[in-house]
Amino acid sequence: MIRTRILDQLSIALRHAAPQLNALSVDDAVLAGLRLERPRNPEHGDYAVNVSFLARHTKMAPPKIAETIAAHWTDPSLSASVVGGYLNLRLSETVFCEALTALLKESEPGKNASLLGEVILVEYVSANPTGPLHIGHGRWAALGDTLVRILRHCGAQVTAEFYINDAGVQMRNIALSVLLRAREVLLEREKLSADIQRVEAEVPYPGDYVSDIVRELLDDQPELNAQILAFWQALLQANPEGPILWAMHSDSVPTDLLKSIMTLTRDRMLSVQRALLDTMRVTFESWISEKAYLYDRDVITPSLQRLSEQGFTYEADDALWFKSTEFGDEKDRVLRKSDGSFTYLTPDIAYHHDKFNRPEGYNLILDIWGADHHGYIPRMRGAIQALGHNADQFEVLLGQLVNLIVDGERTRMGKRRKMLTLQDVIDEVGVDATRFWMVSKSADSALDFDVDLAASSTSENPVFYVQYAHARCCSILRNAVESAPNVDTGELNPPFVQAEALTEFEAQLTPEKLALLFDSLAEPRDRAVLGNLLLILDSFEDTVKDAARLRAPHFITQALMDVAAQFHSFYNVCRILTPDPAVTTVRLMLVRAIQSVLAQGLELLGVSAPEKM
RNA sequence: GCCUCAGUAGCUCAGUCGGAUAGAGCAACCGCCUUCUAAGCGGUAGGUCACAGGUUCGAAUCCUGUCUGGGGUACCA
Repeated sequence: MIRTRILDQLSIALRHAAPQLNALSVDDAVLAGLRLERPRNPEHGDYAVNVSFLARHTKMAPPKIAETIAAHWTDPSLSASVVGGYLNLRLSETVFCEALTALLKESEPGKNASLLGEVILVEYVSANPTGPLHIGHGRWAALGDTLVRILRHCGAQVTAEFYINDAGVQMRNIALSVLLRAREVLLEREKLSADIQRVEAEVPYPGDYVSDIVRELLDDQPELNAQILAFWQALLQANPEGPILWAMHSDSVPTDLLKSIMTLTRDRMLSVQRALLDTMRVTFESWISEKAYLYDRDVITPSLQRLSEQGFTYEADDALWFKSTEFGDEKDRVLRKSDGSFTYLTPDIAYHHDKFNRPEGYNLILDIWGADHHGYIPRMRGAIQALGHNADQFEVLLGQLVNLIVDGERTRMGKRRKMLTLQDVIDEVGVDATRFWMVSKSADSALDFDVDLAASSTSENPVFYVQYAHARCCSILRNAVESAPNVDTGELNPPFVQAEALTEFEAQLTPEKLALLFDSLAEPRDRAVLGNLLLILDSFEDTVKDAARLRAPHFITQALMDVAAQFHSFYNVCRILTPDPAVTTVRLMLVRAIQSVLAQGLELLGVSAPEKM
């Protein structure tokens, strides 16, 4: 990488110059402070170092410092010139060719070892199996899966995990909703009389999809069908007169019936969610059920006991509390409600306790949450500390929420009656555009997802811009080695280059052989475009590292847009396939490198890289 | 009230550790297909980086305060 090479040279020059810089001690802090940047103005060179910050250490004027360092510059391939407090560097064409050579030898561009040895557990989406995934889940899915891919590209060993929230009040609510909605379906099927209208109810989950679940359950489960029918008939017969207030009776639903509905609903919704995630190319190695993994194995109580033994719990108002205020939370939190059941927090504490104790020995527990769970962080972090774990190994990536724009109007995501689900959006917009769009903005920004815009004018979507660049590369690489019929005569033209010759050239590639790439361009402006293109390709590895370090997948989309733009630009000023096979060959090397970076970047985003469009 | 995210071109958003003249896409306007994919390229126009102080050689970036908008502030999850 060019950047590394420059930094090495800079470090050497700095050490040599140190005596004339008031005996500056060239330590890590000084080297870390030296930032290599791309100048905005191309006249300032390819890279620049701002040495102004050394003024404090050396008590010298910045231009003087720059000049002193420049005087000790030894690498002629990185020619240095001084403008004010800047050390401007212009790279020789050889350096560019070396970078391209290195890139072409890379089977997976950007792959690096910056996170080698890291063992990371990433948990995301983790929806309740009480309904279809909504647009917000789509953001976490795209964000999480992309981040996982990026972390792996940096050498980390990553496990992606989905926590199935299949215990607790919400499951009971969805089951009750199914039962309630079932009476309408039964009415349609004329097994129940119109008496049903006497039932007055607030439905916890009013979404239309509940009726769909009901129909499927009733169709597939004749036994359950009979049980539900019997339940409703009994209830209506027991109350021959007047309206039935559902709230008074929901507690008397037979436990077995409710459990069967709950289980079947859970399985149904989970499989729907999994199918969609699969469509989105979002993969989890691990699916953890709150009910099966935590409740049924009875691991909640032990972690609760451990908290108590450490003295971080107390009883008050018939409930058990966690002293989360001792860890900076604004108030203490209930662990066990006065009715004896746990709050959501309690199994979640056990879950995170378990994450820390797994044999994999994760040194980073990374959760991706929606911003609506923000206030939950201090108590979770507190619990982790209270259990004796290192809270620094626990990190929450918060994503701001998604606004769905339909007909130009902002719709809050959620379980509305006429809700647009993630599946609807995917059907309209497609996986590629959805994933690209979802990660192309910083997670810190609330995201407006305009469905009409994304669906109607797909060509405006940046993902196609990048994919088009990739397809264009592929097309050129195809055409280069194929015989094409002459437009006028219909006779077959020979290919621009022989496929074997091309393979041979690439296998024996050296920077010197690429010199023709620059030499064949007459216009300085075209050379500048080429140089810029090579610099962006070369810095792709840094982009991947930064994206991993800052958990910022949108760096990747940004970089791909950049590569695509520079390539399109180059394509318009410089023909790749020429009558001269030698020139064609070196230009094809460039195209191959671009194609390889674009393909790799799209792979990291989980977006397809079409060879034709 | 408190916590938190945001406020940058008409719109949607980048801007990494504080650096040179503020960056894209879309929308607008003017050009470019006889040639490898025009889902493309070149150009023009568009800015009080919400506001006010502060820190310093230097602030869209850091600090304080104010305003506006999103989210949170449960014995829901």
